[in-house]
Amino acid sequence: MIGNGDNMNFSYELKHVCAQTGARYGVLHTPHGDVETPMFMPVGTLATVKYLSPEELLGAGSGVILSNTYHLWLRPGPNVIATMGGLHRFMNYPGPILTDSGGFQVFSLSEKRKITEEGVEFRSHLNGDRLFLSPEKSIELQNAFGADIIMSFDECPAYPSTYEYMKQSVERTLRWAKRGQDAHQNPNQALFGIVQGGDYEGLRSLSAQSLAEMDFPGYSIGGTSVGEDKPTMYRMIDYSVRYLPTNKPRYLMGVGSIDAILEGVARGIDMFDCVLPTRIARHGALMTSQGRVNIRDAQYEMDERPIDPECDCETCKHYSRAYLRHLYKCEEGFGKRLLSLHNIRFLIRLTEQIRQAIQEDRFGDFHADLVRRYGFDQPGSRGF
RNA sequence: GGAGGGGUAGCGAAGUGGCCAAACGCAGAUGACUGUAAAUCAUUUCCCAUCGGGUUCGGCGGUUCAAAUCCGUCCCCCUCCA
Repeated sequence: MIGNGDNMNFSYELKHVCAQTGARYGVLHTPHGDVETPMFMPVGTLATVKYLSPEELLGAGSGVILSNTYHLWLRPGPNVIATMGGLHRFMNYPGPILTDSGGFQVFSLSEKRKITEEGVEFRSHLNGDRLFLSPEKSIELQNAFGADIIMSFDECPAYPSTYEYMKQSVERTLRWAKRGQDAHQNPNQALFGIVQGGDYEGLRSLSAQSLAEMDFPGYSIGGTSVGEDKPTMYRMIDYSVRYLPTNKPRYLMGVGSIDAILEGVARGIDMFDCVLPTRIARHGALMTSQGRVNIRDAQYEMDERPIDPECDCETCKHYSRAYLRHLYKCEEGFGKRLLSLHNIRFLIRLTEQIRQAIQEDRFGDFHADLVRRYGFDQPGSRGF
């Protein structure tokens, strides 16, 4: 069996734990290079981070980027990607790539689905085709795509779910993880197990401990950012992390708001991914050191300042809010590109600062400063 | 000069006696977006205001319990004929 915790082509090196907090600084060694953690991974569902070129992503300091098994399965299909030399060559991204298993799509975009022990039957969102995804099928697809890091096929249950439902779901997802592990054959791909269990500590610990016993090269925390409030999410993270081995990376799936990244890092999370920065950028919302900026707002009509005076991204170096607002209102693609680039760079730079702070044993102070700056501790704050 | 059509909120456009402060689209304003079915979604745009009230449908004058809707008249626009 290949793809277990001793995978020779992939490893995690824990370099330093912040003396103030449980935050970890580490390095992920992958077949496509080493990347430092904690890190933020931009999402490129369809083998493209919408509007951004790989060159721009790398310029913004990207390490790992994501793509999606379900979407690539439907288009262009595994044969095309495999024939074209795998995902890296196909999309011309030289760095590490991670693919999600498709589990999330099955549970997020198909209301009529049938879950059985074997897998999930559901409908294509494109044409209604009857589809069937199983742990083995997901691995087979991900093997064909060739990402450096791949995910177990899991169920991402709704929040809230009853304890009874969550229990049987968690147990089945564990069995699926084992099946995926058995099916996985590519030594250049690290298969992560995914912790589920909602906000039930007993189920989170069952999930995490069982996965840890299976010895994966990394562990994902799933089932978060599905409608629960922030304190609940943080509790879910606590319930999961405390049962995971310290010598393997922890990936908090689908989390990318500033406050949640900070809280995750404080709890020992190493990897984050999220569509948030790119999606809200396309919709005109920017993450800045001063707080959130909606570039469409009339107050920026003649504002010659950059989005964020503290930002070093190409957008902030060269373009005014007034121009970006103009592009946004005219629905110009160039505007979406510039705004996406800024938000991506903002989060990546945030993680650079986080890594620095951890290495200097001051992440607690760094975190507290940002909480104060953004008012995350103020009543009514939703974070962002 | 003759015949016909038309003037509705920032623009376009429904409505042709009461359920109309007036559909809908655009434009404007504000907010949202968390393992991407997302260039999407929500709210809002006559005036004052919390309920609620006050002024609107080219102008003026009528009919009616009630008019954007019916009548008279005036102004303006478009098409065709001379």
